[in-house]
Amino acid sequence: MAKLDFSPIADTTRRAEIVVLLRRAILTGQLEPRQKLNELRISEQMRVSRAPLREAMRALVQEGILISIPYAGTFVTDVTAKDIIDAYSLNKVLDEFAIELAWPQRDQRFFDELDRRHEAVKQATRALDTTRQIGTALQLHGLIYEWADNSVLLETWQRLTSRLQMYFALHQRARNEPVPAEDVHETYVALLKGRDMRAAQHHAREHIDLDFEELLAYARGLEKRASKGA
Amino acid sequence: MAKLDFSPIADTTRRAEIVVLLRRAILTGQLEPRQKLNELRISEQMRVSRAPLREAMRALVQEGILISIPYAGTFVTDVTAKDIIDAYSLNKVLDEFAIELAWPQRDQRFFDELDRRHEAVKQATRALDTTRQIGTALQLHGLIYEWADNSVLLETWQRLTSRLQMYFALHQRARNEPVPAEDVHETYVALLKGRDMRAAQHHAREHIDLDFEELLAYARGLEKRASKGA
DNA sequence: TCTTGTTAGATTGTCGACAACCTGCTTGTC
DNA sequence: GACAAGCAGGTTGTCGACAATCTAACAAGA
Repeated sequence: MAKLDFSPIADTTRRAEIVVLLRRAILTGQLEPRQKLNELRISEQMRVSRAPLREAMRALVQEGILISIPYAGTFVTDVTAKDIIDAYSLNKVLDEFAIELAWPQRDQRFFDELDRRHEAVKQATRALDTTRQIGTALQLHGLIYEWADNSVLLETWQRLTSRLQMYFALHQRARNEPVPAEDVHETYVALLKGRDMRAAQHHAREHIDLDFEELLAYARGLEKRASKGA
Repeated sequence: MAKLDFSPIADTTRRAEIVVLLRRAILTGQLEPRQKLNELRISEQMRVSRAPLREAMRALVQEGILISIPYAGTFVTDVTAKDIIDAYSLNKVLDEFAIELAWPQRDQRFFDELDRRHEAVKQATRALDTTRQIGTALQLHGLIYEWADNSVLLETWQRLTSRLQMYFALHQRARNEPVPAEDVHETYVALLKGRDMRAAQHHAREHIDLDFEELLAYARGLEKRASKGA
């Protein structure tokens, strides 16, 4: 609001930094689903004691990307085909709602930010940096949620995003080639700048459906592999 | 699914029990919004060390009912009028989606459970136990989410529920009289048993709108009081 | 009187050690 | 050889103590 507003001082607790490190490791696929997190080993690698590490893990458990089984350990949340279906179907509903809320709030800053994030996606795509491509694409997509001015909705979407990012990362690692999704974003951005809200909502649905089929096929592969392996 | 399935063994960690105790204290309004949680005092009262208490608090922070400021403390999340508006508007959207998903899944067990939970609400209402009335009403409402067979949606709703329960508890404490909401539930249950999905979805919206006005008025009172107090 | 520097107290963040618990292997018995 | 009991190793859960930080009160100076 003010002309000059300082950003909050960075959280200088070890706990907060550990959360960031762990989340990144999980979302980029460095830590794979079902993998166990050994507290002692991780705390030694990070040069911290187990207390802040455990607190960080408890937060990530609640965030849905780790699951904890008492006296057995904490594991990276497993990704099932059903999870992907569930997450995507909910995402569709939320998208429609977010666009509806954000639509009247659009202003110059919105359009500028839209272009900026779109550019970031294109840049990551050109650089063939798939991890960054995923992150930037999700950030582009998240703009409507930030503009919807509904804190609970935003929070909900951010939770969903974590999972989607996990799924995408796995997907990417499996195929090991960049997604040529630039055209789709082009249309998406254009529609968000336009005057037809219904069209934007409709496109958001279709756009999601596009990658969805691929992702789902991969997920089914995961399912099969898991039932064979276990 | 199976004819006989054992419920999981209770989590015998102190941490899990602390989470339950704290959550209940917050959702029933024993701990008021903005109130600070003194770790040392609480851990002494519960006869546990600070470690499991802190881990429990970290989970509740992620659950959205506590907020943590490094080196300052952990506080009960504040309730603003905007929060209530946001939560309710999202709840409407989710309700519509949940009914759509749950509709074809309805079976005898669904109807039985529906009656059982409805009965629980009526009983709490007769007993003038407002706290229990809130809890049972939310559980009745949650049935469609449990039957929707979408884990992410269910999880999302449970997060929302925590907040709604907080709001309701505050509301109740302020007016200090039971809600005569039985009639509304009667219609709701009947529609969920019927054949017209659209009607059920529509009623869910209206039903929510009913209490909403009251709650919002109270929230505005809170706002005013806060700006004066601070 | 207002501002600035200092200090004491209380609270949160972190650490290292111990207790509780699970898992897999070994041992002994049938 | 099969099976149960018990032991050993490793991991998680919990504890008490120490370090880092914040708050508020107080003192000194302009």
